This record gives sequence, structure tokens and C-alpha cells, in this order.
Amino acid sequence: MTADVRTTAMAAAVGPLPHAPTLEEVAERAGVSRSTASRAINGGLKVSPEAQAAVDVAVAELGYTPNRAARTLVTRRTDSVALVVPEPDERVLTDPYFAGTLQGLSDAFAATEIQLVLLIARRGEEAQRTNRYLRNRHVDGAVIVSHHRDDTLDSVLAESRLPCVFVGRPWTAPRPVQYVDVNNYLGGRRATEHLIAAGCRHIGTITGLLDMAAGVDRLAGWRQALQDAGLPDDAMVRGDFTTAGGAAATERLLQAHPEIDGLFVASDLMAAGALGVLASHGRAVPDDLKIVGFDNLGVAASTSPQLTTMNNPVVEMSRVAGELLLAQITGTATSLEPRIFGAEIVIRASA
Amino acid sequence: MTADVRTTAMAAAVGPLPHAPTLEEVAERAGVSRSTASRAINGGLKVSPEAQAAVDVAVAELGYTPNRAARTLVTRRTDSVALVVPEPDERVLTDPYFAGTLQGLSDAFAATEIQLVLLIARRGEEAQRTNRYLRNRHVDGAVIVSHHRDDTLDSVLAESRLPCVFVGRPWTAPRPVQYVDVNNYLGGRRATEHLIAAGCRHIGTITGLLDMAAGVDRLAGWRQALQDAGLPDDAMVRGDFTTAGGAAATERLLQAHPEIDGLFVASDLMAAGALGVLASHGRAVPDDLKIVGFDNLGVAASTSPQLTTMNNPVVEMSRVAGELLLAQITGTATSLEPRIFGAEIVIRASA
DNA sequence: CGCCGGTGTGGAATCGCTCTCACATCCAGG
DNA sequence: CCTGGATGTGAGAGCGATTCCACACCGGCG
Repeated sequence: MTADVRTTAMAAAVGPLPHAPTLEEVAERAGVSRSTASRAINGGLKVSPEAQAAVDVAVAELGYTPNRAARTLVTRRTDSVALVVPEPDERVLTDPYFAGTLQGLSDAFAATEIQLVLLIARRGEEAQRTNRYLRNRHVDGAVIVSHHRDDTLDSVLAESRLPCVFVGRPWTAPRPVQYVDVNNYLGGRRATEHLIAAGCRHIGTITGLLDMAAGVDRLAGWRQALQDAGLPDDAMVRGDFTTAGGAAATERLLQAHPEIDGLFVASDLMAAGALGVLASHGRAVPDDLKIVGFDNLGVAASTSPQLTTMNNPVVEMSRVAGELLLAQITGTATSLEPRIFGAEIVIRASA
Repeated sequence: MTADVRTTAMAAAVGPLPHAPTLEEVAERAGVSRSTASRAINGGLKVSPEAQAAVDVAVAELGYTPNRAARTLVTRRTDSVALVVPEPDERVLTDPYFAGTLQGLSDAFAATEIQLVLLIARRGEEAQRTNRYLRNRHVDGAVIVSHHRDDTLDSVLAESRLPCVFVGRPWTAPRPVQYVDVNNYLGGRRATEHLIAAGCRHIGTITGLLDMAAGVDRLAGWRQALQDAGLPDDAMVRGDFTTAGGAAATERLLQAHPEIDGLFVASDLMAAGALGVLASHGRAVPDDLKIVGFDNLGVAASTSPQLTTMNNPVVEMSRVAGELLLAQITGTATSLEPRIFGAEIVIRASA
């Protein structure tokens, strides 16, 4: 009967959609019950070798994949996690940092059945939709990237107790929340120390966004290094992590502090912008002025001169974030400690 | 970071999870049957005003959201669409083109309940998982970006008849498949014509990947413009759409054709790489050599000199792609015609 | 007054899966 | 020979929604 139905369906070239095989059909073909088929497919505990083999064959022949909705309905697992991006704008999406996150997470989940749902959380009305989506557990967990000061996500996540991991230290951490991050403070300090060791005595900085931990911490590291060395720490201008922002900031910095001979820029994207401006001002890098950037995500190697920069292992960090989330979801997490990565300097031509 | 952070975390994890309200509970609270409650929630056809009001109140009070899995099981709609990226590597993810796609799609679906599932389709074994995922209709439709020549996706999509729209013309189009794209051929031609009009007589090109339609078409446009003008069309080197690839290609081009005074580069990313190399070779842009790029996605405005380039309205195109897909899914699509956008030139400093 | 069509309602059957539980089978040990 | 545990199996009860269908009710028309 089943065979007849199928061939009929095949024959009709246009109308009916190819109907996805069900567990029932697999079971019938394998000559076992639905229960046994289900067991064979999910780990095969308490299944005889013969039954297992028969089911395997049937699955392969029919191209069977479990219906996710049906499975979710009973197990209450969705086998999907959200990647939450609290900003819709170009800034985040075009940043290689975001691309790295995507790649790392994709690596982490490659071996699992887990799908990545992209949640781009706009402000206002639509933020509510995102919140509801998370709160009602339409995903098993969430990875949050680029967490600003004013986001309401934190409370939503707390009250729903959804497993989650932040990529980059969240601004507020009243409740213990797990995150992965590079040591931004130490990175800023080391970068600046490198400039000092290279002979710079007037070292400026272009900061990142100061409503993000990465921006604040890198700035703090720069300041500490200068204070430790007894050098002035007043040549500071704000940037926004973008190339254009970096260029604009550089103009302002040169105006206010023409004496600088060293520059720590809180991201390579901004450093690339800075290089263009410096060139047009006739300041040679690294001879007149040395630059150290931050991130080392591809941009640094394609500027001229190539950038000396701090390594920011985003792909690796995000992969770890994915694994930590997985551990939380499966309940095998032993602690919610953050995982901090070191920031090594990568020396190229600019300093 | 401190010891008691963890204990607090574990303490917070204890206790019953907030149980999501069901339709049953809504119905009971509203004093109606499950059927009526369901009808009231889904459009409210054939529901009396009183019943509707009672259900609305109950929904609000309980904070009810329909269980997606249960709904999907019966309606066979998943309310999610896949964004398929047939390459896992850095190249695609870091390209601003991809970021633009994300943003456009996110716009298109912002007003709907539809979620975006990111499908990063690796090669080999894992590609099979992706194919199965699509074939078994775990999503209502798919948007495919960056479609190469050797992908097996096409046949999978064809046989499953899954609604889909390509962003960028797919390499193979034996069956009628809908896509959105910029007119790459015309773009390449206009860019080159602009260089000719500016007085260039030896115009080279750095191509994109030649296993993608965008690469081939832009090249064809460049060639046609030169042939029409009776100029030589032999100064062609292959690039790969990346900054580093653009830089390398430029080196090769200068080696083989030092006489060039104009250059059409098939993407701004590659053009940025080219600018660096040209600067280090002492070739002034635009005085010694004029450059026109392609894409105008932010990079073009942050190089120095700023790039003259062809506008590639990716965000807009992807938004349209999302809308076309929506139309296919709801069955309101009137045709599967591709939608082609014009490529306007944006004149800045490089040509 | 009887009948008809339209409206609103609730009962009940699904959708495809997991998982509990009862049962059959088999072998070891008393 | 009987008992007990271990092992594999299948029947069947849900999971939480949608939707078909039968039915009650009501106003209007012949």
C-alpha cells in the first residue's frame, strides 16, 4: 500500500510535494515497531544489532530525517541556539569581529544537530519580540555579541534562566553570567608598552566605543602603561570602532596633539582609517609616528604599511563560547567562570 | 571571577522553570473552548466579539505565546527561512556584501514572525546535512548567497521544490529559479567607459572569482567596452574578491602590463588592496592611473584616495529577495522573474 | 409555521515523535 | 524446576497546537 501511494506520487510530476518520510515508514520498512526505530535512531540503547542494522538501512534508503517540530514538542529541546546581535546597524554586521564570531560558532556546532538562529534585536517595539522569543524558550540557549550599556536583554535572560554566553564582557554583570573575552586591559597596556620600548614619548590613543567593555578596558590599559612610565596620558580621542570613525578621530587628534609620535588605536579598522589620514598629512609610518592596532582579523595584514597589532582570537573565543553554551544546555557545565584569552602582540611594519 | 560568583550561579539555577502557558490554559481562563481560543488568536474569523475580547485578555494576562513546535507540526509551516552560505571560510563572512545581505533580509522579515536560520554549508560530509535539512523542509524557504559553479544545492532545491531566491545570479539556471542581482555586465561596461572618457587608453582589470556570475559578468562588461572603443583588452588578471587577493593581483598586473593607465577592479575590497600596492610602487592615483571599483559598501569611502565605484545595492536587493521569498511561500507570487538592479557609478577621487 | 442559510461553538481527530510501561524471552543460580 | 534479573520489543499515551465536522441557534422568507 505504501509502495503504491509513493509511486503514484512520483508519477504525478507536478502537483504533490515530495512527502518527507516519517518514523512510521522507517519502522515499517525495517520490520520493527516505531518504538524500536526511534531507539535505534537515538543512540541505539537496548536495541539488538539486527534491528539496528535494519533501521539504519531503512533510514538511508528513505533519506529519513526526524521531524524537528515533532521531536521538539515532546523533548522540549529545540536543537537550536540564538545568536543575538543587539544592533541592526551596519557597524556590527560589517565588523570582521562579527564575522569571526559567526565562524567560531559555526565551528562549535558543526558536529552537532544544532542550528544557529540569527536574532537581530532592533530597539523599541521589535526588541519585545526578541525578548518574548527568548523568554518562551524557542531556542535552547543564546550567544550574545556586542552588549552595550543600555540593553534590556540582561534582565530577560536572567528571569528566563535561558542558558547563555556572552562574547565580549557584558557591560553589566550583576548576576553571574558566563562570557568569553580577550584581556583587553592587558592588551592595551602591552600595545602601549611596545610603543614606549620603541622610543615613543608622546603616545596618543583612539578609543573604541566607551559604552562597551572592550572600549573602556583598552583605554584603561593604555593609560596605566603611560602612568607607569611617567609619560603624559592626555592625547585621547574617542572613536567608534569603524574605519570612518577612526579617520575622523585621527584628524581631531592631530589637531589637538600634533606632537604625538606614537598611537594606540583600539581596533584595526580604525587604524586603517588613521593610516589614510596620516598619509595625507605627510606623516610617515613608522618613521615619524608608530602605530599599534587591535584585533588582527585580516585587516591588519592588508594595510600599507602592515599593522603591528594585538591578536584578538575571536574565532577561537567564539568556538569556546559555543562549547560552554553546549555544556550549560546539556547540564554538564561545571562552572560559569568567564574564559579570558591573552592578547599577544603581532609585530609587523607599523611599530 | 570571585569564588562566590559560582555558588550564586548554581543557586540561581535551582528551582522550577517558569512553565510556558498553553492554549488550554488560555481557553479555560477565557471561558471558551480550545478551538475558539485558537480561532481568536489566529485572525479571529467566526469568533464573537465577546469571545474575542475574553481571549485577548487571557492571552495578555498569561503572557501566552503559541508553542512553535506544536503549531509547525500541524500547519507544516515552520515560520523560519534559511540563509544559506555555501562557504564556511572567512572570505564570504567578512565580505561587506554578506553583511549587507544580512541587513536586507533582516529588514524584510522584521515585520513578520519569520526567523532567520543561518546555514553555513561546508563541503563534503556536512553538505549532506545541509541538503537533508533543506530537503526535509525544516524551513519554509531559503535565500542562497554566493552560489558557485560546483554546488549541489541547485538539484536539491529543484527536487524538493522549496521556495527559494538567490542573491546574485546562480551559476546554473536550467530550471527557472528566482534571483535578485545587480546588472554586473552593464556595471563593468559603464565603469570601463568612465575610464575611457577620462582619457585612459590602456585599461586593465582585476577580475573577481570566475566561478561566480558576478566575476564573469563584470569581466565581460569590461571587455565589451574596450572592444567597442577599439582598445586592447589583454591586461586582465584574476582576483578573488578579497583585499589580499587584490593586492597580489595588482603586483602581477603591474609586472605584466606596466603601461596601464586605467584599472577596473571587480570589487572595492580588491581595489583597496590595489591602492596599497600602487602607492608602494609610486604610482599616483588618479594622476598616473585611474581606478574604478565595484560595490560601494562602505570600503570605497574609507580608502585614500576615496574610490570611484559602481553602486551595488545589496541591502535593497536582499530586502527585495526576502519579499519575493515571502510571496513564494504565501503563494502570492505572480512570477518567478529575476529582479535586476541597475549599477550606477559613484564618482569620488580615484577616477 | 416550516425550512434554509449563515454564524458561532465545542468535540475530537490529527500532526510525528519520544518514552513509559507491560510483556516476552533467555540464561544463571538456587 | 522454579525464580529473578537482564534484555529487547511493541502498544499506547501524551506533547500543544490546528482544523474538520456536527450541532445549536437565530433571523428571514415563502
